[in-house]
Amino acid sequence: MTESNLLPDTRTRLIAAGLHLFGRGGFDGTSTRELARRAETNVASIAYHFGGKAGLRQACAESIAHRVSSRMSLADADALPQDPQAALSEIEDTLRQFATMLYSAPEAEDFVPFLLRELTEPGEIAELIFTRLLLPRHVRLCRLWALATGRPAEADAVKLAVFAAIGQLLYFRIARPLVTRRMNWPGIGPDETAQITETVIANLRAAIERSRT
Amino acid sequence: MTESNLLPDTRTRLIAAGLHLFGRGGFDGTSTRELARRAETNVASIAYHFGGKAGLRQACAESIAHRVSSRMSLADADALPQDPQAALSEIEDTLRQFATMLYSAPEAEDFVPFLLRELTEPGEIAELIFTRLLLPRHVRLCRLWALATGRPAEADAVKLAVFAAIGQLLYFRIARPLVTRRMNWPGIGPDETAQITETVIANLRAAIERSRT
DNA sequence: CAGTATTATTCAAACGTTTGATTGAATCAA
DNA sequence: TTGATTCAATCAAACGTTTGAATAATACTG
Repeated sequence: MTESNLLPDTRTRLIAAGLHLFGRGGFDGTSTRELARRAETNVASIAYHFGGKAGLRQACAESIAHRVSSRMSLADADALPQDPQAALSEIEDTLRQFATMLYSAPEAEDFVPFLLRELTEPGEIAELIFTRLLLPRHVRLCRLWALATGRPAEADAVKLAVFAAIGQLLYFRIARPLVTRRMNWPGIGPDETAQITETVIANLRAAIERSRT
Repeated sequence: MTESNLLPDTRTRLIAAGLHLFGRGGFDGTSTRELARRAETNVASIAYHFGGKAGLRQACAESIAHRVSSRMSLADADALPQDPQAALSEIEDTLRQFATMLYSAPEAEDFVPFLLRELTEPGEIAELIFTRLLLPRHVRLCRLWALATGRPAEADAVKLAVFAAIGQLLYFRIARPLVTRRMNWPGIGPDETAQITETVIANLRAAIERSRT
C-alpha cells in the first residue's frame, strides 16, 4: 500500500504499452523488446505477468472491456422507454456517446486503435470484444429501434439497420486518414466530430422515419 | 512462345500468393518462405522480381488497382445524368456493383481481404488504393448526390453522406464475422448479400429524400 | 541451320539479425 | 528469511535477404 512511486505497476505499464503498440503496429508487428522498453521494464516481465506475448494481448482486451463498461454503462435492460420518441432519443444518445468515445475521448485514444484492429481480424480477442461490448448494446439498440418504429425487435431488417448505424460510426474512425484527406481536414477535432456525428444521426432519423411509415 | 506450361508466371503466382496470404495473415504475419511455398517457387524469386517482401506488397496493390479498374469502370466524367431520378439510379447502381464485388464476386474473393486490410492501416499502399480507386469514385458519387438532392457537390455534408453510404458497405464486409454471428447466418451468400444491399440502399434513399426537402 | 554467346530466371544453401521465450542470479518488500 | 518480482544473459527458431552456381530462354554468328 501507500504507493509513493511515480510509475504504476509493471503489469499496468505493460498493458498500457500493449494497447499503444499493438494498436499501432499490430500484434505481429510489435516485438516483446519494444513492449518492455515502452513499459520501462525487462522482457521477462511479460512472461512473468501474462505467460507470454499472447497473454498480454488478451489482458489488453480485458482491460478495454472493463474501461468501456465503466464509461458506457448499459441502461437497465428492464427499463425500456415506452413512447417511440423516447426510444429514438435513447438511440441517438447511445450513438453520440459512442462517437465521443471513438473520436475525441482522450482516455480512449490509446485503446481505440487496438479495439478496431482486433475487431477487423477474427479471433479470440474479437470474440471477447464482440460478446462483452458490442452484442449487449446491439441487442438493446434493436429493442429501442423496434419501439421507435413499431417493428419486431428481432427482425432481420432491424438488426441490419442497427448494424448499419453503428457501422457508419466505426467506419469513419477506421477510415479516418482517408476521410480527413478527402475533406481537407487537418485532423478530427471537436468540429469535425460534430459534423460526422450529425451525418450519422441524420441518417438514423431518416431511416427510422422511413421504417415507421 | 507457345506456353504449354500449366502454371502462370512466377511473378503472377507470387502476386496471387501475396494477395492471399497478406490478406489473411497481414504483412508482418506472412513470411517470405510461406509466400514462396504457396507460389511454388524459391524465396529468392521475391527479391529477384520485386526487390523484396515490401516490393511484392506494392505489386499486389497495383494488381488490385488494375483488376478493379477493369471490373468497375468509371462512367465518363463528362456525361452526368440530368434529372435527379437518373442520378439516384446511378448511385444505386454503383453501390450495388460495389456490394457485389465486396461480397460475392468469386474473382474478387482473394483480393478483397488484402484491400480492406491495407485500407484500415495508413501507409503508402492505402494511399495508392485511395487515390486510384476510391477517390475518383467518391468525387463522382458526390456530383451525382448533388444532382439528386440539389445541393452543392463539394459541400461537406454531401461528401460525408457519400462516405457514410460507402462506409456501410465496407463495414458489413469488414465486420462480416460479427454480422453473421449476430444474424445466425451460416455465411454470406446471395440471399444475405441481397439483404445487406437492400438495407444500405434503403438508407441511401431515405437520406436523399430527406436531404432533398 | 547448327552452334555458341548472352541474358534471364530459378535454385539450394548460407548470411547476419531479430524473434519470443527461458534461465538463474540479483533485488525488493514483508 | 521468505516469497515476489526484476534483471542481464542466453537459447533455439524463424526472419528477410544474399550468394554463386545451375538451368532455361533468347540472341547472335558463321
